[in-house]
Amino acid sequence: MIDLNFLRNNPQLIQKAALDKNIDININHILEIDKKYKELSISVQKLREERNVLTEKIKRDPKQFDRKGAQSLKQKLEKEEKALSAVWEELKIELLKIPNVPAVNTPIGPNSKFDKEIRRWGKIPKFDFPIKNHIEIGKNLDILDFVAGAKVSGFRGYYLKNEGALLHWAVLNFAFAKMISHGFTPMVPPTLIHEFVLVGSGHFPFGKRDIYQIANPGKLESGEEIKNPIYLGGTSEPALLAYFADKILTEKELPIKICALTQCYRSEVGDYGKDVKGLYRIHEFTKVEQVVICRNDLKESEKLHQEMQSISEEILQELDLSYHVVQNSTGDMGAGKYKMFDIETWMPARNNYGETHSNSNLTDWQARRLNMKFKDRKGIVNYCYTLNNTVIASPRILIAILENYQKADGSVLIPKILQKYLNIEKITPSK
RNA sequence: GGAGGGAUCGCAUAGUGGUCGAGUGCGUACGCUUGGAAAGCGUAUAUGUCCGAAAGGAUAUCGGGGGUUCGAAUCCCCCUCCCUCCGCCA
Repeated sequence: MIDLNFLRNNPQLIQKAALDKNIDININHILEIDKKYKELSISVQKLREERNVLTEKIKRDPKQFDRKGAQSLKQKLEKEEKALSAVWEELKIELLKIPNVPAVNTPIGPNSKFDKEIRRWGKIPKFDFPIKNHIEIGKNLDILDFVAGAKVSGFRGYYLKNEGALLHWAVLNFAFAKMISHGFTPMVPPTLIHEFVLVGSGHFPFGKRDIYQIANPGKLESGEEIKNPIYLGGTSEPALLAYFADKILTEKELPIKICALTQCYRSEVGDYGKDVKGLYRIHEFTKVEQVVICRNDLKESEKLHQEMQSISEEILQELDLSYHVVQNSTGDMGAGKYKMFDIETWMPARNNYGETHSNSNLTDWQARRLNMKFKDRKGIVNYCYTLNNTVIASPRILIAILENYQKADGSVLIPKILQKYLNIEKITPSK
């Protein structure tokens, strides 16, 4: 959500942001609705004032009760109030689509091809034998089963087994412990969440079809009515943020740093043809996420954004995986984002980097939707700023681990930092 | 799943049609007091919107939505959530 006054004063800026971000809004149309809304709200307020004065009079002197006059005023007010709430509903739909204005140095372009590489880390490994992709590796080592996965869960289903299952939890536990060592508060948030949570985070109304809806409005087979839909979170970020919804925090409490390790669910309906094989694009995965809530101070938020970035990079470095960092272009960054960096980790069988992390600064865009504020030292109430970043998502990161750590004999070494979690140094095919 | 009870200002509570945006206690902030602290005393302690240069004023909000009424925290209906007892259960 955007500040209404900012919208009124900077319509061109927002129209340009929408254009750059591929969001279909017409600012002039929105301003027209807004004008209507403002006029109506002033007239409603005046009518209410009239009513209150009249009510006061009746209270003081009930004998002077002008029933007819009072009733007609009431009717007039009711009519205007209805019109006002209708206009507000109309305006709200538009306001929820208004994007955040991206940082000035953001690469402008319609999609990820316009992302800008910032830096590279690590050596891209050279292999003196024909390499396998993670699907073959997983099958040979008996740690991955897509056939059974599809049978039991459908398209994009999978099983991890043996060392595959251990490696999954090892990398997640390692990442979770890392966050705690960096002072983040661990949480276990709900993954079943209400609509307002997803509207608040900005995943709605844009990405509605990417989210699984558990309870559909309408009727169950039993005939029972379902009133409020429930959704399966695609990330823990919305539930972590919504913990602070409708709160006024104190400046002392900030910045709030929290993390969670949760199962994540994504319908991927828009991506039927994409990455159809393997662990890259799946409906269900597990992720450690970091979320920071801070003051409405752009410099401070940029600093925290960098801190979050370096934690994620530290994890990849300790896993000794080669990666590069890109700054996302306007068309690739989502409506609410002010600035966004992705980390793409080297995946040998793709002979390319694959996205594994996404780090975003949303300034006050989410906080406005979630009504998340703080009181500063002067006692002034402001909206907070919010940031979020992937710490690690598995099993996607297993693609990089399995493919980068594979050996000629078909075995896969376990990254040093993870060995203590599995009590083994490598996975061998002889089973 | 069955039966009953509840949701009020950070917390606890008072409040059954106008005197209630809302009392009291705790907490918090500031001041007085003190060698310093505690206690004590005093003052303050919501948020949104609108009008206004400001001072200030208006308006809305007592879980959410709708209704009755000139007027609703208070009465009625629906929803959500919480609690107690019974049943089931990792």
